[in-house]
Amino acid sequence: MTFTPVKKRQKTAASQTGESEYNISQLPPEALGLMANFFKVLSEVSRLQIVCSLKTGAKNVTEIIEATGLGQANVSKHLKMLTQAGVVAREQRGVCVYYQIANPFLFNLCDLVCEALFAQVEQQSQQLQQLSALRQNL
Amino acid sequence: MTFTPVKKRQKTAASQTGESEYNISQLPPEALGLMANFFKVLSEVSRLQIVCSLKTGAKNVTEIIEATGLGQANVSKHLKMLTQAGVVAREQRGVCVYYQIANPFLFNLCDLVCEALFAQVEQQSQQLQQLSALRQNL
DNA sequence: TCGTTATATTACCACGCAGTAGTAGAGGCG
DNA sequence: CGCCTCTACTACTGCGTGGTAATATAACGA
Repeated sequence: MTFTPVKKRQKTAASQTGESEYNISQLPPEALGLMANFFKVLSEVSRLQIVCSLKTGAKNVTEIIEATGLGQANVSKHLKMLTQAGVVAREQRGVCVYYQIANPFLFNLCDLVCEALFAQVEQQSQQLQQLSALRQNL
Repeated sequence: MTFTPVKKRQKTAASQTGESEYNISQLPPEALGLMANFFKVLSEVSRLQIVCSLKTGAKNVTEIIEATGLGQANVSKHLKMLTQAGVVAREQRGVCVYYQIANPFLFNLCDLVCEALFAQVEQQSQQLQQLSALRQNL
């Protein structure tokens, strides 16, 4: 749930080799597997919907179902996956189970991706406009 | 194909203000689809291997095959997907086709995820240690 | 022109997984 | 105690896709 500060950079075997301790270009396959798994969890619209619905704070399953419009069994399955991946945290209160984003860093990450994708789409549409402009001049 | 700008909040420089112009919690489903697709592209170890092999600069397909140890058809398919997603850029030079990362921002993103995941794993292992310590005292 | 190398594409199988209906279990409440 | 709500789990189906062999295409050299 509570993540240790991101920068941390304490002495691990990796940091002794010098340079940035996470050099993607020479990362062991297991580490790539972890990364791939993390991205996979975020690679489904339904799960992103769930994550987004939790941006305003913790919600129980019923509230998530209402917010997303997904089926109950489906939400439960996705929540299990999100929990196992450490993306959301689970907390039982009486009959209800509340979920919340485990690490707010996730929202920064999504914002970053969003901006990059928006810039990309914008650039593509500009290129399309230029293309159609050229076509006009034929 | 042409996407009308999602929020069209004009100020592309809004990223400078720090507060993100894209509020994930109320993003249209199409935008979530774009995000999901972006993450999906990065959710396979093979594709991450390819991306990593390109960290040191552009490579042609043969070099990528050598660097990753993947099959030729497989690499070609993944490269097509990466290209369509705008993650890598394609450039033909004679017989060879060179690929490179389209947006270096990707590496920052991967580094961020890497550090977060590392912190998470570290914390989990600590909890495991505490747990086994408790068990000893039984 | 023929042959060779480099890349892309197709067809195919196998597996994972999203969605769903039905069921199970766990707490509250009367 | 029985009933109800909330959540999790279990098949099950269909679709998407990763890996691979075989084939196609393209560019260069002899």
